[in-house]
Amino acid sequence: MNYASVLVDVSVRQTDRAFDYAIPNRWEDAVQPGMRVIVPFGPRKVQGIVLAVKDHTSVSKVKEIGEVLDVIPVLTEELLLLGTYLSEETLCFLITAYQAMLPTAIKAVYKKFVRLHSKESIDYLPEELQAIFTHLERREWSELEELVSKITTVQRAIKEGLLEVDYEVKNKANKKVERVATLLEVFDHEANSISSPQQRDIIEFLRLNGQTSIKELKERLGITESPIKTLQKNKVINVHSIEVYRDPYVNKQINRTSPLPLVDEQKNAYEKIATSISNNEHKVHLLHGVTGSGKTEVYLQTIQNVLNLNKEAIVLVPEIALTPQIVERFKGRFGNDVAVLHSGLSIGEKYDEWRKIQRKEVKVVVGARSAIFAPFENLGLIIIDEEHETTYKQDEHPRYHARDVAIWRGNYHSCSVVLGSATPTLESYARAQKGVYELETMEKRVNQDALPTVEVVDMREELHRGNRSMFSTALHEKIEDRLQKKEQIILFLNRRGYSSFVMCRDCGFVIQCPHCEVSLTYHKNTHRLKCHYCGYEEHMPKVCPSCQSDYIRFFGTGTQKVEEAIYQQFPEARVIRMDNDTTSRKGSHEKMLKQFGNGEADILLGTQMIAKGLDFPKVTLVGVLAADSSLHLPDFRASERTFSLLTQVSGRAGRHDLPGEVVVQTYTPEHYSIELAKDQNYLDFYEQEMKIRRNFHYPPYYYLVLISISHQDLMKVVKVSEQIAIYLREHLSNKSIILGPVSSPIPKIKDKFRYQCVIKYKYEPALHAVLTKIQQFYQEETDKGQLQITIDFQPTMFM
DNA sequence: AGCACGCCGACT
DNA sequence: GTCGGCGTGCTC
Repeated sequence: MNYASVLVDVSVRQTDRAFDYAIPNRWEDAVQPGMRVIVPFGPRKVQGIVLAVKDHTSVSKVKEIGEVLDVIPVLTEELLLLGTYLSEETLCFLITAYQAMLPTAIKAVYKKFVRLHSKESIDYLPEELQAIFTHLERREWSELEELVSKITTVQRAIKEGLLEVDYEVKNKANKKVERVATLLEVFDHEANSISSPQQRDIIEFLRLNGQTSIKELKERLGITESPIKTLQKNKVINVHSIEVYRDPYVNKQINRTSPLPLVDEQKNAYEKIATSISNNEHKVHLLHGVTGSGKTEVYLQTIQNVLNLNKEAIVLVPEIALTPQIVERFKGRFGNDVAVLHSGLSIGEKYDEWRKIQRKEVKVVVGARSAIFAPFENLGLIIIDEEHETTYKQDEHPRYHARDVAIWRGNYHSCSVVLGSATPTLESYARAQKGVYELETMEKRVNQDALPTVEVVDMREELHRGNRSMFSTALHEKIEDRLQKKEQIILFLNRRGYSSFVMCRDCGFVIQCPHCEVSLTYHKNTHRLKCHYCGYEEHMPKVCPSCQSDYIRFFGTGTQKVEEAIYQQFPEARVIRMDNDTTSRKGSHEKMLKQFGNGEADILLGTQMIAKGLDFPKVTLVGVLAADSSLHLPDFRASERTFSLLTQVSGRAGRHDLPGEVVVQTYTPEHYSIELAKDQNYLDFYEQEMKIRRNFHYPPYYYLVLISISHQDLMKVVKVSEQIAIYLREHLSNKSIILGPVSSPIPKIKDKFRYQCVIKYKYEPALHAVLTKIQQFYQEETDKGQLQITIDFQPTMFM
């Protein structure tokens, strides 16, 4: 095995294939598929992944591998295979698929350096460069670009051989190391022969506690590094570096829990899954359980079952639901067998959690979408909680859905996949009804709690009665009641499409982003207008830019505005507001929830992020301020989202001994997704929505592909979009439906016009080939960066 | 993606 | 005659 096929870390079509390299003798047996290597690639060095090793090559001029970065492959055989599946299914480059599986920490960072060829060459350099290279013989390229008036002088010096270029490939983050001291055995009993009291303390401490970090020694004994150095010099102790994990949960006391008794429905579901597990079957179980039906306990016991068989489990939880509460439930049951992966961790912390998985030090992973790639090799179970959540679909390349990956891996390992939700996607429920998935239903709440009563308030009537505030009379009264009883309240504002835009009351002019054609959002604290798509900002104008009227005001409701209204109408209430503004700092999310849980506030006000997984015993009232704000999005899933959101939010109330109440404010109370969410009537909603989906040829009756085309020139976009639509109509079967081209719901982002085509199909074997053709046809133009064509299979967003 | 090579117009 | 602009094509 003298050669390796290497996939280089350059994500463009032309390098989307393996390149052969010779393996130097010293690494002949060390290089294995799935390892990272550094290879010379053209004039530079790049990171690559070994796809295969072989004893021959058809390439005549092979170069040698420069460096082997791993001892254990970072990608298992399974993940290497999964990558090819992903790249074929989502039409992405193979390297992009692999990158999605690896922690950011081991992503390569490239640096280019210029250094003096030899000491003498400095005399021949132009004066400007002499000054630069006198003090430092090696400079980073980017640094030089700023120091030098013209970069060509550097390039010339390189050509003349006075300067040389070299490249560095590094990781984004490294293993964290710590220096530790150990007592050398010979001196274990000779402590008395040492006169220095500090040194004797150190020896005594090490004898009692064994290997200790230098940092801890200094803290505990109140000493400096000097006596440690002396002991080291005298060969009494040994100091060396060991790898340590950055453990974000290290200082947290988590109490261990034991399995809770299961009620009938839970037991039923548990046993059905257990049967699949003991039979080593690859089955997909759809666990349809109302909020509060105890799905998590079923997960926990099922995982225990899998651990008893010495296998591993992956649990996916949506990012916003990955709260400390949830993490603690898993850590409480499985202790140090759990690794947690979510976006709140630093790059280094994520890497450490990932290493625990790779080194088989944990058996359970709880994490967001990308945790589906956890490098377990003996998988026994994959759970996807809140299966309906759209965050499981990645909205950049590779555009995969974690559910599809889960099913692929489940099939590979011949293990079960559990999809859990109170409001499953229609796709999943339809599959369960067809018998493709196994359906387990849990209709009752665990502790026999009734579902909260839901009152739907018609805001149009409120307006007719002269109530112009954002709280209906009913909600206002109930808030006062809870405040008085010292019970807690959650107010939920579905913010998207409901942000505060600025409009002129005289002429109706709405201020929009000059680059994106969306309304700008007013931010009160900075008194500025901001675009939520590209970040463009401007000052709030004093007069209308269109008619110069000074009756220009902001409209709509943001959480800030609601907060103010609360302070006005309920001055005594203590409010915690959670939205992107207040939770952007690391750990603040957690802190706020903790405060609320401790009863330090009466009202928790927030956006989507408070809808999930939270469980506060003292919350007895949940208010949904504008239920229909998500109903009018240009998206065929708007009803499903609204139903699901309302159901989730309602589930937050009265999960314990106090009865819960929900008030839903809406301008369209007659809409079926609001009416049916009131009774948490999923089945009727499913039937009703399925009819619509069938009539309009939407999923689950049809599959979808969204093709988005964007370019700065409107004419170009229109022309390309039309060409694509024509090509599709010519080359796909006439049973498929091609929509468009039409302008996207957001017609312009960052000065680029956006058009889209949608393909609806049931069976289209040539689809991937046809789409690849389209990609290749426009490749030249897309490579140059002006034209952009993205292809999204089973899209979740139509923006 | 980077980088070299190469072919044209604009200057010393 | 050379410098430097960018289009073209390759990287084991």
